[in-house]
Amino acid sequence: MTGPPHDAERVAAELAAIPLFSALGEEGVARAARAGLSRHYRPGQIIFHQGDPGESLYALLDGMVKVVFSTEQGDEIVLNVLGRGETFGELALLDGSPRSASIVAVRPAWAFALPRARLLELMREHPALADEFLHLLGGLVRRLTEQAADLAFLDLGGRLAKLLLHLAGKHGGADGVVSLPGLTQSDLAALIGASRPAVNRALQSLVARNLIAVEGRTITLLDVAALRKRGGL
Amino acid sequence: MTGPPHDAERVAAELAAIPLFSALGEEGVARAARAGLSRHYRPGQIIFHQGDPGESLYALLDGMVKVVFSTEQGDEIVLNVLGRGETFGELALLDGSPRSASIVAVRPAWAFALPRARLLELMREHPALADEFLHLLGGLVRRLTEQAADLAFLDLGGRLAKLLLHLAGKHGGADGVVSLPGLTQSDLAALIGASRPAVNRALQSLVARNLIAVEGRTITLLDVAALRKRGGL
DNA sequence: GTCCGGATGTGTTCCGCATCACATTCCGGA
DNA sequence: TCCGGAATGTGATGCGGAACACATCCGGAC
Repeated sequence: MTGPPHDAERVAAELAAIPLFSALGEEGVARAARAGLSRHYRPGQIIFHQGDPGESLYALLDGMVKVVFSTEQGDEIVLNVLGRGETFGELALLDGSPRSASIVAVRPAWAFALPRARLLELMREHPALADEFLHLLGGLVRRLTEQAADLAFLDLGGRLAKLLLHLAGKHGGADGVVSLPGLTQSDLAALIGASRPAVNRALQSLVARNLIAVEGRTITLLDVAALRKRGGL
Repeated sequence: MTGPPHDAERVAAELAAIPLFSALGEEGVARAARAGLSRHYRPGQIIFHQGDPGESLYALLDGMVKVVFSTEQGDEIVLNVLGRGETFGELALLDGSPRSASIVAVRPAWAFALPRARLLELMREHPALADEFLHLLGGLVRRLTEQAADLAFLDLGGRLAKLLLHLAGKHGGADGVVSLPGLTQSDLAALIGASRPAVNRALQSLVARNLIAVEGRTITLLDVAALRKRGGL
């Protein structure tokens, strides 16, 4: 699983496209790539578990993963879905505390892990990296705040509309086509804090009003303006 | 409003009791106190507005404030209630982005504002301060995550029970007495994303089962174990 | 092709809580 | 002291969505 030496170059090529690491410059990116390890994961595999000790920051070089928060009772909420170029496990760097969520691959994934100590070294030498990291955290806090507000104020249909717009922006094509292999309706339900049957019905309702089209796991946004309105934007 | 020079000593005395600043040592705390300004606010006054440019980190030296997030439609959710020794406005330091929430005094408050540039200077000289700040952010992210999960999984009664336990821990006496002048039932409702009448009825229900006692705005927790169970702990 | 397990589509029932509409009590200011 | 506005307590109604229960459907293993 651990990447052989020549992998470092391929890792560096991917890291260079990620804002957080590109701040390091060409030389720094190469050093970062050598300072960590990359692994491949199959769909359904768990990259790390909620509660595990957290000692690394991860960057998703390719594929897709979901961020899952579970309660002791076994209920699950999906906090986010990450694609190529996004990072996770940031909290490990803030304090040494255990992972607050699990990361599960939803399709074949290639992830790069950089140990806390290595990252801190890099930050000392490249203040721009620290800056980028703080930006990252700012975005994280804002997103979580918005998510809480959405749960409080929007109904299921509104949250679903907003979710589809977000997914289209992050993982979709230019024409509103969102292809989501590996993401089931159960996942969508867990993303907006709803039951799976309710999500199904909400999707049907959007289809009936010609706001979206669904075929298999590909969703096409037909009326972005109406969806934005439905989502309170 | 701006503190006259001799105030810096009183500010320093308060800052020394705050983990974030105590990391600076006696000398550093004194410098920090001189680098910012403190002001007093009356109940209902707004310390800063959501959407304002954010250029300072605040420390609440005394009193109590609420963190309010508003939608364009005018709906409000109270993200947190802060007491003496807590900080707010952290996001201003991460990026230069506008305030993501408003801060409103719920009782007479004394707050200290430290400009971003000053704080960054201090951080450069005192790495321990940066460490503490990252801890702070970690706690913030964790709390927001939990809040989202609670909205998704707990019913109104559960969220209320959990809220009361939290408030008792932060602002209450040792014996489970939580005195909350300035905090109305509407505020409690906005803290858990519920309507005001529903909160009233939920409180009555807890009283009827002898889990709490209410007199005016003082709530006494009578059966902490049962409350914890009700809140899913 | 044949199975089988998981994902998807629907119907039915029921309950929590938002919403509206008041009565009542509390409190600060003139 | 009285007054007025805000904060509380309660009732009645309606609806969204959870929970449960199935009937397909689809895709991969063999």
